[in-house]
Amino acid sequence: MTAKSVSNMRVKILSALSDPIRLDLLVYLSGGERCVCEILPAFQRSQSTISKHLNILYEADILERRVDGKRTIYCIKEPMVLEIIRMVDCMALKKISQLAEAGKILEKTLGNNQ
Amino acid sequence: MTAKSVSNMRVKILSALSDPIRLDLLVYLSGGERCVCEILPAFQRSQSTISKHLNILYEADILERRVDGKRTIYCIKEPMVLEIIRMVDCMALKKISQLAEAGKILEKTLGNNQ
DNA sequence: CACATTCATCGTCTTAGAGCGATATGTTTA
DNA sequence: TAAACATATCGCTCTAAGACGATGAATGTG
Repeated sequence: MTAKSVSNMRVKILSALSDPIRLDLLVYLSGGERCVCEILPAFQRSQSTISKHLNILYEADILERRVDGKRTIYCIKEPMVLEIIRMVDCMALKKISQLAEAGKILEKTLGNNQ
Repeated sequence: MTAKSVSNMRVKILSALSDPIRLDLLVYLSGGERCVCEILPAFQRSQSTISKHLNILYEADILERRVDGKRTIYCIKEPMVLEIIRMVDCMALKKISQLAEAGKILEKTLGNNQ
Protein backbone atom coordinates (compact mmCIF):
# COMPACT_ATOMS: atom_id res chain seq x y z
CA MET A 1 0.00 0.00 0.00
CA THR A 2 2.76 2.42 0.95
CA ALA A 3 4.70 1.42 -2.14
CA LYS A 4 1.74 2.42 -4.27
CA SER A 5 1.28 5.66 -2.35
CA VAL A 6 4.90 6.59 -2.92
CA SER A 7 4.53 5.71 -6.59
CA ASN A 8 1.45 7.92 -6.92
CA MET A 9 3.04 10.76 -5.01
CA ARG A 10 6.17 10.46 -7.12
CA VAL A 11 4.16 10.87 -10.32
CA LYS A 12 2.22 13.74 -8.76
CA ILE A 13 5.43 15.58 -7.91
CA LEU A 14 7.01 15.02 -11.31
CA SER A 15 3.79 15.96 -13.12
CA ALA A 16 3.68 19.17 -11.12
CA LEU A 17 7.21 19.91 -12.28
CA SER A 18 6.60 19.14 -15.94
CA ASP A 19 5.14 22.46 -16.96
CA PRO A 20 7.06 25.55 -18.09
CA ILE A 21 4.96 28.02 -16.10
CA ARG A 22 5.23 26.01 -12.92
CA LEU A 23 8.99 25.74 -13.30
CA ASP A 24 9.16 29.49 -13.79
CA LEU A 25 7.01 29.94 -10.69
CA LEU A 26 9.44 27.85 -8.68
CA VAL A 27 12.43 29.77 -9.94
CA TYR A 28 10.60 32.99 -9.15
CA LEU A 29 9.76 31.78 -5.63
CA SER A 30 13.31 30.62 -5.05
CA GLY A 31 13.94 34.31 -4.36
CA GLY A 32 11.71 34.10 -1.30
CA GLU A 33 8.01 34.10 -0.43
CA ARG A 34 5.62 36.15 -2.55
CA CYS A 35 1.91 36.89 -2.46
CA VAL A 36 -0.22 36.14 -5.51
CA CYS A 37 -0.66 39.82 -6.33
CA GLU A 38 3.12 40.09 -6.65
CA ILE A 39 3.37 36.94 -8.73
CA LEU A 40 0.60 37.83 -11.19
CA PRO A 41 2.26 40.77 -12.99
CA ALA A 42 5.43 38.71 -13.44
CA PHE A 43 3.56 36.16 -15.57
CA GLN A 44 1.59 36.85 -18.72
CA ARG A 45 -1.33 34.63 -17.75
CA SER A 46 -4.79 35.11 -16.32
CA GLN A 47 -5.27 35.16 -12.57
CA SER A 48 -7.26 31.93 -12.66
CA THR A 49 -4.51 30.19 -14.59
CA ILE A 50 -1.77 31.25 -12.18
CA SER A 51 -3.93 30.36 -9.20
CA LYS A 52 -4.51 26.90 -10.60
CA HIS A 53 -0.80 26.35 -11.25
CA LEU A 54 0.06 27.48 -7.74
CA ASN A 55 -2.50 25.09 -6.36
CA ILE A 56 -1.06 22.19 -8.33
CA LEU A 57 2.35 22.89 -6.81
CA TYR A 58 0.72 23.19 -3.41
CA GLU A 59 -1.13 19.89 -3.79
CA ALA A 60 2.13 18.22 -4.75
CA ASP A 61 3.54 19.45 -1.45
CA ILE A 62 6.14 21.55 -3.24
CA LEU A 63 4.77 24.90 -2.16
CA GLU A 64 3.55 26.10 1.19
CA ARG A 65 0.92 28.80 1.53
CA ARG A 66 -0.25 31.11 4.26
CA VAL A 67 -3.06 33.63 4.37
CA ASP A 68 -2.19 37.10 5.64
CA GLY A 69 -5.19 39.40 5.66
CA LYS A 70 -6.56 39.45 2.16
CA ARG A 71 -3.29 38.20 0.70
CA THR A 72 -2.18 34.63 0.17
CA ILE A 73 1.56 34.12 0.39
CA TYR A 74 3.31 31.23 -1.28
CA CYS A 75 6.80 29.91 -0.62
CA ILE A 76 8.82 26.84 -1.43
CA LYS A 77 8.22 24.12 1.12
CA GLU A 78 10.66 21.59 -0.22
CA PRO A 79 13.98 23.13 -1.30
CA MET A 80 15.03 19.75 -2.65
CA VAL A 81 12.87 20.59 -5.64
CA LEU A 82 15.33 23.32 -6.63
CA GLU A 83 18.11 20.76 -6.54
CA ILE A 84 16.05 18.52 -8.83
CA ILE A 85 15.53 21.38 -11.28
CA ARG A 86 19.23 22.07 -11.17
CA MET A 87 20.01 18.47 -12.07
CA VAL A 88 17.49 18.45 -14.90
CA ASP A 89 19.02 21.67 -16.23
CA CYS A 90 22.37 19.96 -16.12
CA MET A 91 21.01 17.12 -18.25
CA ALA A 92 19.38 19.60 -20.61
CA LEU A 93 22.59 21.59 -21.02
CA LYS A 94 24.55 18.45 -21.73
CA LYS A 95 22.09 17.58 -24.48
CA ILE A 96 22.07 21.08 -25.97
CA SER A 97 25.85 21.22 -26.12
CA GLN A 98 25.92 17.79 -27.75
CA LEU A 99 23.55 19.07 -30.40
CA ALA A 100 25.65 22.18 -30.90
CA GLU A 101 28.76 20.02 -31.25
CA ALA A 102 27.04 17.78 -33.78
CA GLY A 103 25.95 20.86 -35.68
CA LYS A 104 29.51 22.13 -35.91
CA ILE A 105 30.82 18.79 -37.12
CA LEU A 106 28.07 18.57 -39.71
CA GLU A 107 28.81 22.11 -40.87
CA LYS A 108 32.49 21.35 -41.15
CA THR A 109 31.84 18.13 -43.08
CA LEU A 110 29.53 19.85 -45.50
CA GLY A 111 32.06 22.62 -45.92
CA ASN A 112 34.78 20.13 -46.81
CA ASN A 113 32.61 18.34 -49.30
CA GLN A 114 31.93 21.42 -51.34
CA MET B 1 17.94 31.18 -27.76
CA THR B 2 19.94 28.76 -25.65
CA ALA B 3 17.97 29.77 -22.57
CA LYS B 4 14.76 28.84 -24.34
CA SER B 5 16.24 25.58 -25.60
CA VAL B 6 17.27 24.61 -22.09
CA SER B 7 13.81 25.52 -20.84
CA ASN B 8 12.16 23.39 -23.53
CA MET B 9 14.50 20.50 -22.92
CA ARG B 10 13.95 20.76 -19.19
CA VAL B 11 10.19 20.42 -19.65
CA LYS B 12 10.72 17.58 -22.08
CA ILE B 13 12.83 15.66 -19.58
CA LEU B 14 10.44 16.23 -16.69
CA SER B 15 7.41 15.37 -18.84
CA ALA B 16 9.12 12.16 -19.83
CA LEU B 17 9.56 11.34 -16.16
CA SER B 18 6.00 12.17 -15.14
CA ASP B 19 4.40 8.89 -16.06
CA PRO B 20 4.14 5.78 -13.88
CA ILE B 21 4.99 3.33 -16.64
CA ARG B 22 8.03 5.29 -17.74
CA LEU B 23 9.29 5.50 -14.18
CA ASP B 24 8.84 1.75 -13.85
CA LEU B 25 10.71 1.30 -17.12
CA LEU B 26 13.63 3.32 -15.76
CA VAL B 27 13.73 1.36 -12.54
CA TYR B 28 13.61 -1.83 -14.58
CA LEU B 29 16.44 -0.65 -16.81
CA SER B 30 18.51 0.43 -13.84
CA GLY B 31 19.32 -3.28 -13.62
CA GLY B 32 21.14 -3.05 -16.94
CA GLU B 33 20.36 -2.99 -20.64
CA ARG B 34 17.39 -4.97 -21.95
CA CYS B 35 15.89 -5.65 -25.34
CA VAL B 36 12.23 -4.83 -25.95
CA CYS B 37 11.22 -8.48 -26.03
CA GLU B 38 12.54 -8.82 -22.50
CA ILE B 39 10.83 -5.65 -21.32
CA LEU B 40 7.40 -6.47 -22.77
CA PRO B 41 6.45 -9.43 -20.56
CA ALA B 42 7.42 -7.41 -17.46
CA PHE B 43 4.74 -4.81 -18.22
CA GLN B 44 1.02 -5.42 -18.67
CA ARG B 45 0.70 -3.16 -21.68
CA SER B 46 0.50 -3.58 -25.42
CA GLN B 47 3.68 -3.67 -27.44
CA SER B 48 2.83 -0.42 -29.18
CA THR B 49 2.27 1.32 -25.86
CA ILE B 50 5.60 0.19 -24.41
CA SER B 51 7.38 1.07 -27.63
CA LYS B 52 5.96 4.56 -27.52
CA HIS B 53 6.95 5.05 -23.90
CA LEU B 54 10.48 3.86 -24.62
CA ASN B 55 10.67 6.28 -27.50
CA ILE B 56 9.57 9.18 -25.32
CA LEU B 57 12.39 8.40 -22.90
CA TYR B 58 14.76 8.09 -25.84
CA GLU B 59 13.67 11.42 -27.30
CA ALA B 60 14.23 13.04 -23.93
CA ASP B 61 17.78 11.76 -24.08
CA ILE B 62 17.27 9.62 -21.00
CA LEU B 63 17.59 6.26 -22.73
CA GLU B 64 20.06 5.07 -25.29
CA ARG B 65 19.20 2.43 -27.85
CA ARG B 66 21.13 0.10 -30.08
CA VAL B 67 19.97 -2.36 -32.72
CA ASP B 68 21.43 -5.86 -32.54
CA GLY B 69 20.10 -8.10 -35.29
CA LYS B 70 16.36 -8.07 -35.02
CA ARG B 71 16.48 -6.89 -31.41
CA THR B 72 16.55 -3.34 -30.13
CA ILE B 73 18.34 -2.91 -26.84
CA TYR B 74 17.63 -0.03 -24.49
CA CYS B 75 19.74 1.22 -21.62
CA ILE B 76 19.92 4.27 -19.40
CA LYS B 77 22.02 6.96 -21.01
CA GLU B 78 21.91 9.47 -18.20
CA PRO B 79 22.32 7.88 -14.76
CA MET B 80 21.60 11.25 -13.20
CA VAL B 81 17.96 10.48 -13.87
CA LEU B 82 18.07 7.73 -11.25
CA GLU B 83 19.38 10.24 -8.76
CA ILE B 84 16.47 12.53 -9.62
CA ILE B 85 13.99 9.73 -9.07
CA ARG B 86 15.67 8.97 -5.76
CA MET B 87 15.23 12.57 -4.65
CA VAL B 88 11.60 12.66 -5.72
CA ASP B 89 11.00 9.44 -3.81
CA CYS B 90 12.56 11.08 -0.80
CA MET B 91 10.10 13.96 -1.09
CA ALA B 92 7.21 11.54 -1.57
CA LEU B 93 8.20 9.50 1.48
CA LYS B 94 8.46 12.62 3.58
CA LYS B 95 4.93 13.58 2.57
CA ILE B 96 3.52 10.09 3.15
CA SER B 97 5.03 9.89 6.62
CA GLN B 98 3.66 13.35 7.42
CA LEU B 99 0.22 12.15 6.44
CA ALA B 100 0.62 9.01 8.55
CA GLU B 101 1.73 11.13 11.51
CA ALA B 102 -1.25 13.46 11.10
CA GLY B 103 -3.50 10.42 10.99
CA LYS B 104 -2.12 9.13 14.28
CA ILE B 105 -2.52 12.49 16.00
CA LEU B 106 -6.07 12.81 14.74
CA GLU B 107 -6.86 9.31 15.94
CA LYS B 108 -5.39 10.05 19.36
CA THR B 109 -7.27 13.35 19.64
CA LEU B 110 -10.56 11.74 18.74
CA GLY B 111 -9.85 9.00 21.24
CA ASN B 112 -9.22 11.53 24.03
CA ASN B 113 -12.36 13.48 23.26
CA GLN B 114 -14.65 10.55 23.72
C1' DC C 1 12.25 -17.00 -51.38
C1' DA C 2 8.54 -17.46 -48.02
C1' DC C 3 7.67 -17.02 -43.41
C1' DA C 4 8.36 -15.80 -38.57
C1' DT C 5 10.19 -12.54 -35.34
C1' DT C 6 11.03 -8.00 -33.48
C1' DC C 7 9.97 -3.53 -33.13
C1' DA C 8 8.34 1.17 -34.81
C1' DT C 9 4.67 3.84 -36.57
C1' DC C 10 -0.11 5.06 -37.91
C1' DG C 11 -5.04 5.91 -37.14
C1' DT C 12 -8.50 6.23 -33.86
C1' DC C 13 -10.63 6.79 -29.58
C1' DT C 14 -10.78 8.53 -25.04
C1' DT C 15 -9.13 11.07 -21.16
C1' DA C 16 -6.29 14.63 -18.80
C1' DG C 17 -4.83 19.09 -18.55
C1' DA C 18 -4.06 24.05 -19.99
C1' DG C 19 -6.27 28.35 -20.56
C1' DC C 20 -9.72 31.80 -19.61
C1' DG C 21 -13.94 34.42 -18.29
C1' DA C 22 -17.31 34.45 -14.89
C1' DT C 23 -18.55 33.76 -10.36
C1' DA C 24 -17.98 32.76 -5.40
C1' DT C 25 -15.61 33.58 -0.95
C1' DG C 26 -13.32 35.94 2.44
C1' DT C 27 -11.00 40.38 4.00
C1' DT C 28 -10.06 45.15 4.50
C1' DT C 29 -11.59 49.88 4.00
C1' DA C 30 -14.67 53.77 3.59
C1' DT D 1 -22.84 47.76 5.67
C1' DA D 2 -21.49 48.67 0.99
C1' DA D 3 -17.72 48.73 -1.97
C1' DA D 4 -13.16 47.32 -3.30
C1' DC D 5 -9.69 44.02 -3.27
C1' DA D 6 -7.38 39.37 -3.36
C1' DT D 7 -7.80 34.87 -4.48
C1' DA D 8 -10.04 30.38 -5.25
C1' DT D 9 -13.21 27.75 -7.89
C1' DC D 10 -16.53 26.60 -11.65
C1' DG D 11 -17.78 25.75 -16.35
C1' DC D 12 -16.28 25.63 -20.72
C1' DT D 13 -13.27 24.95 -24.90
C1' DC D 14 -9.32 23.13 -27.04
C1' DT D 15 -5.21 20.63 -27.36
C1' DA D 16 -1.97 17.02 -25.77
C1' DA D 17 -1.23 12.52 -24.43
C1' DG D 18 -2.29 7.61 -23.27
C1' DA D 19 -3.96 3.20 -24.97
C1' DC D 20 -4.43 -0.22 -28.46
C1' DG D 21 -5.08 -2.82 -32.80
C1' DA D 22 -3.41 -2.84 -37.35
C1' DT D 23 0.08 -2.14 -40.46
C1' DG D 24 4.88 -1.48 -42.02
C1' DA D 25 9.85 -2.22 -42.12
C1' DA D 26 13.61 -4.63 -41.01
C1' DT D 27 16.17 -8.97 -39.85
C1' DG D 28 16.85 -13.79 -39.23
C1' DT D 29 15.55 -18.73 -40.45
C1' DG D 30 13.93 -22.89 -42.86
